[in-house]
Amino acid sequence: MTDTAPHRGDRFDIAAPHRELLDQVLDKWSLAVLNELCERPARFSELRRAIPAVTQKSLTATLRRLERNGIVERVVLGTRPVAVEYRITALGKTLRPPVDIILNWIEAYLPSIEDARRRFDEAMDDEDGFGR
Amino acid sequence: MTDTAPHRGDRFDIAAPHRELLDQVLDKWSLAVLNELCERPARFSELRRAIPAVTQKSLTATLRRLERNGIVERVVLGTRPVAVEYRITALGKTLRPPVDIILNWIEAYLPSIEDARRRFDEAMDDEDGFGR
DNA sequence: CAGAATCCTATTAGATACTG
DNA sequence: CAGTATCTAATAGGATTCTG
Repeated sequence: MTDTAPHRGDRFDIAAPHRELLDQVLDKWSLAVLNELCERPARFSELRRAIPAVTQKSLTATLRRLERNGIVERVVLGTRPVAVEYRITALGKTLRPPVDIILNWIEAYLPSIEDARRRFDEAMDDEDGFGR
Repeated sequence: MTDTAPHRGDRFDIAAPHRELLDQVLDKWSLAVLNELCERPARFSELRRAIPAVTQKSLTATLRRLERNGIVERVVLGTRPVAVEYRITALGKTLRPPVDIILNWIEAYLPSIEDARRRFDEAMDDEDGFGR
């Protein structure tokens, strides 16, 4: 369902698999999870505590997706009170530098961008009601 | 609505503005638009032709968002049969290197990731029905 | 040409309850 | 503990129609 699933006009979009991967790896919760797992392996419940805003459902989905893409590894520890640990893989670690670079870009330019937003929003207010 | 809009459990998520910006700048169509505008300014209809899969509604929304964030600039050319040109801004250009770096990462590791997906999907087929 | 407005559907994601 | 299952609310996005 995920791969090779062009949903209509996509045959001209050569970058479609790239976009898809980008979405799967930089999606809403993946970065937070990656950030945790880059420091140390963590259990499911530890991740929930580390990322309070994520729901269990979304966390499960995020981990599955990352696991499927070979970015994280799911390790069943004991079978008694079932324990599962998530670890970043070697492949996952290669993701760190590029991600850090965008995060640094954001860090650097967020103020400029917030300025731009303010200017835009004020300009909208001025010619309010109609305009544009 | 966009900035400083914590939608419930987000008060602990210090990276929220970062995530939001990431979503606005690397979203589904933004990269395609950026890619076009980095080469040359383009008119609305040119962008539609260059990115056949985008609808007019989504393209409009994408351009507005990029404009609001100061990434692209909207220039009204003539007022007769109205002509509008979109250009990348200086701020927008700074986005190029980091984006290229992730795209290069994708280019480099997509095969490994597709392998991982295959392994994952096959493992799922094996313990089919139950398991996990 | 460059959109705005409207309608409508599909996918996402939250809340909630339950289980090996 | 580490999830699965279900239901529902919100949202994104496509198709279509209309306009300065």
